[in-house]
Amino acid sequence: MFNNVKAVKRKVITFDDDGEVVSRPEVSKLRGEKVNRQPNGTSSSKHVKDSSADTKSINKAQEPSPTSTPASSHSSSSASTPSVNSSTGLKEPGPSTKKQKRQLQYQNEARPKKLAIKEPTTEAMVKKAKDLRKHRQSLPIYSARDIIIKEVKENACVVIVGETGSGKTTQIPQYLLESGLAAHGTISVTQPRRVAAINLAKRVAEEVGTPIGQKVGYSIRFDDTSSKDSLIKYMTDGIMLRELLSDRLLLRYSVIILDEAHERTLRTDILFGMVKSIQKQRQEMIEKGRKDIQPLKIVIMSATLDAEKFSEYFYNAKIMYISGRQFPVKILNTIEPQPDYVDSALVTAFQIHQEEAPGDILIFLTGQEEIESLEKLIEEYAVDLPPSVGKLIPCPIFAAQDSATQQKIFEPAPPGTRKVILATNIAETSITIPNIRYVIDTGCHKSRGYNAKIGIESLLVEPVSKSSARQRMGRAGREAPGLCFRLYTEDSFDQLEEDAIPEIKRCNLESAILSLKATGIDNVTEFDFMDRPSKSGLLRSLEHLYALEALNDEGKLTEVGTKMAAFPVDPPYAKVLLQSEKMECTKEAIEIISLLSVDTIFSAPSSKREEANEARQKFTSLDGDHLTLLNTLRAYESVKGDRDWCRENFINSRHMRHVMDVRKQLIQFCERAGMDPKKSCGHDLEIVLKCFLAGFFQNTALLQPDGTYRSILGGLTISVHPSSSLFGKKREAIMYNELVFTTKHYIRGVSALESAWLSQAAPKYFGQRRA
DNA sequence: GAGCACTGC
Repeated sequence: MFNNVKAVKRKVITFDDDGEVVSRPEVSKLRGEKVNRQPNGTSSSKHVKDSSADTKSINKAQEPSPTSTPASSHSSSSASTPSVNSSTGLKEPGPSTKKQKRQLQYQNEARPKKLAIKEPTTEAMVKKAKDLRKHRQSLPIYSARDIIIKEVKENACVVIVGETGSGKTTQIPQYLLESGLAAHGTISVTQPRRVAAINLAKRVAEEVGTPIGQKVGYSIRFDDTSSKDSLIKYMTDGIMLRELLSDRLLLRYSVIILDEAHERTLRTDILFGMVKSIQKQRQEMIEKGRKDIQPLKIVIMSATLDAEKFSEYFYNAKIMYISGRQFPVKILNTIEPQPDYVDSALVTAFQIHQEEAPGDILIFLTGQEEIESLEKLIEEYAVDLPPSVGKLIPCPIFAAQDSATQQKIFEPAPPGTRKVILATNIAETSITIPNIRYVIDTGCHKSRGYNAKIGIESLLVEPVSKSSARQRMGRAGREAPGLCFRLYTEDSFDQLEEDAIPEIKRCNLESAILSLKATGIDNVTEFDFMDRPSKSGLLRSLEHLYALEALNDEGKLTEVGTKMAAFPVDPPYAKVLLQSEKMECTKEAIEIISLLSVDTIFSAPSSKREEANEARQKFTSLDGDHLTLLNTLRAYESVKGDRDWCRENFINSRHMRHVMDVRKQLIQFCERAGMDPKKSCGHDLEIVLKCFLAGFFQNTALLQPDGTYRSILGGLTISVHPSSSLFGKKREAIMYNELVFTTKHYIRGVSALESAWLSQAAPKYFGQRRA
């Protein structure tokens, strides 16, 4: 069915419900067809320009979906206009200086003004809460209030499905509070993301009418506003897992609400099993006559309709459906598959810009590279829009940006212009951008994978799931009716998986297993997983934990393992911390681990890559990334974290502040473990690298005669990532923190070592092999 | 020889 793909010279982008069938693997095959997109976008621009003599038509057909309304205001403006390109006036880009100036102008025009925040008085808060009561009563969920309370009171577990905008996450905890369910313990609401926990708590505190941290609080890493008096507590799932280590029956809670259950993150999946077992244990204790124990209520909240699985897992719990408040979004699929979806997104964005009513455009892409290349293309073409048509302003957003750049997407477009947001998955759940009326969905994302058999992580472009595609579509209908342009056929949509594979089935499980063991669950293979991870994945993780001496021959947690589980870092790093006490370099170990806890402290906008690389030279250590990071931290401290210094040196100050938070926390944890966090090795930094080998001796490679590196255990040919300070350098032996397959097996966090160190670090593995 | 989506303690 793909034979004709190459023949599809996409001169016209036609949206309809009639198209080629694209099955899952073939989407990536299609995608894999290399389109040589040069940095300045010339190859693609030419392509579009060439096509400008043809007709492009948007043939708007409606997907028979519950979200689309026949009477949508868009239907009239639709099928008739087959005329985009001639009016687009697409031309070859002008001189780049001109364009930079224009771009700069925009940046200067719209700087956000900081609002002065006044601390409200309690009186004012009570009044605000009264005003909010009306709003609360107007929410769709309000009519279900009494039945929700009744069900939760009568049942141990309840599953609630609520569409976006139903208000379930803010209202249900309050209903349960008002009904007296917090009398014997706090109502906890877990979230997969920190910002959500904060914002929800703030909102609900306002509605309840008390300052944050009193009746309503939140608890996330580095920031706990909850108090003993908190009746409702929003928290990240990671915090809940931490609390389990010290309170195995979660006795301070009367109700646990697991929100966003459909996302199936590793941590919520672990929590499912944990709370289910805790509920049972508490019930058994009550039945044995323990008067001091209260029963635990479990509420699962999900946004996807398919909640049967949750219900089955929680003893066939009743499912309640709450409708949401979303505007209709009309879906338009392409008739033909789009081999180069970046180019198709470009054309579609201009079609929308010239034909459709005001409202911003959101384009979902897979990564920084795609985003930046499309940004350039849009800038080039937008220059040549006829004066009658307003400007089209590209706004990139992805996780690796510094926060000042990220904030820019929230600035409203100047009058008469239209923003086009170029986003990764970050805009699917993590960030809600206002004023979006149009979504362009490429149908792809980058997805972390894990091959348990060989223990290698990957990061590859894959088709999204149906629920992901629906989630993306929904982003167009938050404030008004919208349009969603899918750059794939309706048939290919039909062939997408219903839901993404739960994270627990495609990730490294070491950390999760160590947590389970530390909370007293010894037999992890028998743990009540909602979705069972593969046997080989479990075995591999158990083996690695054994190699790190966290488990003994019987698979039981050792003393070392118990200590490791206490640290809020992945097991190999925890091992490094423990080792650092013996090697007297705890200060340096804490610092380097903190630095490695963010993606990267170096910011590298592709436009200024050369400058950024040059700035980095100042900190570069010949021994590799670990000591380079340490040098950078020293320099950062010597200027007291000055923001301007960060900018000049291409250091991401947001990430750097996070590093400082982690360091502070690790210092506390080390003190708690009876270690001296100030113990330093001074200038003898070689010892730090040896210390890291205690956790990463399995991640080592030797230089081959042909100049490549080969991993010592596994014999894999691996490449040093270009962001590493050892990129292009040839050293006898190296150690790395991370290996991810993308286009190659790339390693990151790389340092040089002497092969003689290996037998000292792990005699069991290297003792005989090389002396 | 050239590049990492997202989230959490």
